[in-house]
Amino acid sequence: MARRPSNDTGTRSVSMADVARAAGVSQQTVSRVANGLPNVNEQTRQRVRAAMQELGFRPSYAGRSLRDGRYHSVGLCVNDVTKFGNLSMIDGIASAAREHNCAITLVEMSKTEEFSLAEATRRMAALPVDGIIIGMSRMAPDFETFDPLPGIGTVIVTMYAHPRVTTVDSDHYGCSLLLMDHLFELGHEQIRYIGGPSFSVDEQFRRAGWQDALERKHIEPAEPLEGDWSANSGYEAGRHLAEHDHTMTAIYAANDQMANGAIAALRDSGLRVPEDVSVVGVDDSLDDFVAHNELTTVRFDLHQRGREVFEHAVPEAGTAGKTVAIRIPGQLIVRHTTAAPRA
Amino acid sequence: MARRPSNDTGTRSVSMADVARAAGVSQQTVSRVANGLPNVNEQTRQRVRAAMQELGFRPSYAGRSLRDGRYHSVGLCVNDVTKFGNLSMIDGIASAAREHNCAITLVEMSKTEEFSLAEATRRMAALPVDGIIIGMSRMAPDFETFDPLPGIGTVIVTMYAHPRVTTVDSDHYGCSLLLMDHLFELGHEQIRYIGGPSFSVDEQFRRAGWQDALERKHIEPAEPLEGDWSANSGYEAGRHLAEHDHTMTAIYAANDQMANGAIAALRDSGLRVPEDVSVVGVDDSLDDFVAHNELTTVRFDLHQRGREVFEHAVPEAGTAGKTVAIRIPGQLIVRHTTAAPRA
DNA sequence: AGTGCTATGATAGACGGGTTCTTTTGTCTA
DNA sequence: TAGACAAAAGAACCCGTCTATCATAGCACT
Repeated sequence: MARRPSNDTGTRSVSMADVARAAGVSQQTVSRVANGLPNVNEQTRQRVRAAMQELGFRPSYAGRSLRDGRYHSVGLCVNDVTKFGNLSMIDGIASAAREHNCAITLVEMSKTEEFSLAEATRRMAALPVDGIIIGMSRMAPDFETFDPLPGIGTVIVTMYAHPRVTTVDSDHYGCSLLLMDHLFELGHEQIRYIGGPSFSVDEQFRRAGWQDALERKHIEPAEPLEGDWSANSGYEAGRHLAEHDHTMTAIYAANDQMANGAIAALRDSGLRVPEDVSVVGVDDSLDDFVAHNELTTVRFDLHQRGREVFEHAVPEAGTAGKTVAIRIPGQLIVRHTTAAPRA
Repeated sequence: MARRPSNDTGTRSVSMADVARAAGVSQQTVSRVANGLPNVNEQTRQRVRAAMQELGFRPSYAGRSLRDGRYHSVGLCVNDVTKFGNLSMIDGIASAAREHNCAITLVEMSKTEEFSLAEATRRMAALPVDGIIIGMSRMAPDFETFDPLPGIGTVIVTMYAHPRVTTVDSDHYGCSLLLMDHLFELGHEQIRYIGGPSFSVDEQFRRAGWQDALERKHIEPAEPLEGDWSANSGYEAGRHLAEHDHTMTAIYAANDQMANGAIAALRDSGLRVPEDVSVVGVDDSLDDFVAHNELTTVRFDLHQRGREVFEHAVPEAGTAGKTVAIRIPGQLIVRHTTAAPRA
């Protein structure tokens, strides 16, 4: 079989040599025109351009990458695109990437199966990427033992620090302290916690922050409740608390959706927010979905996180890769679901 | 300056030749081992594998792509990752891509600036993609005149049909008919419309569906209201309608967020939903954010759309690219915000 | 005529993986 | 011991872009 240049569609992409032949010039000259180099006669330039147009020439990404060893794309591996945390990660990184004239190569791992860093890295490394970013929203089984591939920048988005890999995340521990301090200042002490699923890394840190804040004030934390981030799960938890805990004065829900559900549950139980119970959430994610959003919450600067992630995954020459752990603080947004407790 | 093999970090990736040298064999033998081909002595195989391990060999994406003319990635261009429509598009396509063992190369265009198909195509074509997908959430100025690049599959995600490009979308016109029929069957005739921003393609079709449905029944459509997809804008519109229109019996909001806002506004105005006014939305997007979501709406099968988009952008051999326009119907979800109007 | 400049061509090589063709090595048999 | 045959390994080359030489032709200005 004749060597039909590889591409199994049968159509081969137009190369510089093709253009050169069509324009009756050397490949060298085509290169000069393509790259806007000087020393080309205006007439010749026109002729070459016309040939390019005619044939639909576009430089081969593979050839160029092979040549200069860069892909101008950064790999991003997440388990589920639609989760708020992942989405906001993609958004932040996309905008940082755009600033660097870079694309994102997105790989979605199975939404359900377990997820090893080695596996994720292996898949990403087979793609055209100048750096690897892995969103670790749940603890990977091989986190401790994981070694990044040599020769390619790797960043894990997670709160856990790693001795050999740079990790970046919003400060999911600190946000709890911000909220708890706010509640303490108002005079609250009996602060219940509605968390996300316990396998979630974000959950683990938000919860730890809540617990530590209480213990630092020598308050015994009451049993935390576990939701699944959804408003309905927040509702269930809120309902349960309204019925069984008559000493609580505040609820800290680990995200805004659950907080929103909890508020609905409290009101359905005849409790007023914030007069009877204060409620806080995290993420500042309700605005599009809820009219007159009044929830006190913490907002993260997701674009800053995106930039940090990107720039550590694809370091500029000089920013040689020292392993660091970056935690980007959130900002307390006080609205109207928090007030001083009943006297 | 010595030609430090291009990669300006100074580290060059490990090639087959490096492995071959280390293992004391030829590069071809390394290739044979790498690709699991026969005719390699077991001992040699071991030795080569050891060398690969040692040096951290991974095959070069560029080299391989150059050779076989495929990238195993599909390009996706959107203007704003976070918008519900785009997000659900990414999600659907990501899962289709995964089934084909393919990655997504994501490019985010400016969120604000105008957006031409030619420009989007030009940028995507410079990337490692086997197909190009462009999300056109607002009409591109060059839609009519646009010619797809020859030699690469191109799909535009939009409701508009195009003579030379395959377009795929959820049926944003048909969803209106579903909802209107539902309302008609309940006995509604005075159905107000709260739309998204008028530049949005989805908005244009959802609104056209509303209008056509009314006109088909010889009902004069009352002035549509324009929101910005957010719950707050739905609230404003709902407030306005509650105060100024005492004949309406139903509101069709062009997405769930605005519907949710409108419901809040109606209730704040002393109207009951659905007893006094029925409300419907589109997207079925509230579940995570609102407890006990009761909104009657239309749900789209976004994964099916993703599959269609993907498979037309990267056609299997044989599915040669005939230009088609695919509209995927939504499904009516009747919950509890719709009822027969007051007698 | 000589100098210096611009425009272009011819040729080659680097980048890394993979295929094809050829050669070497080793084993078994007549 | 020679011949047959298969396994193992090597040599060469292609994919497309870009750069680096070097050569050559043409033109202008002294």
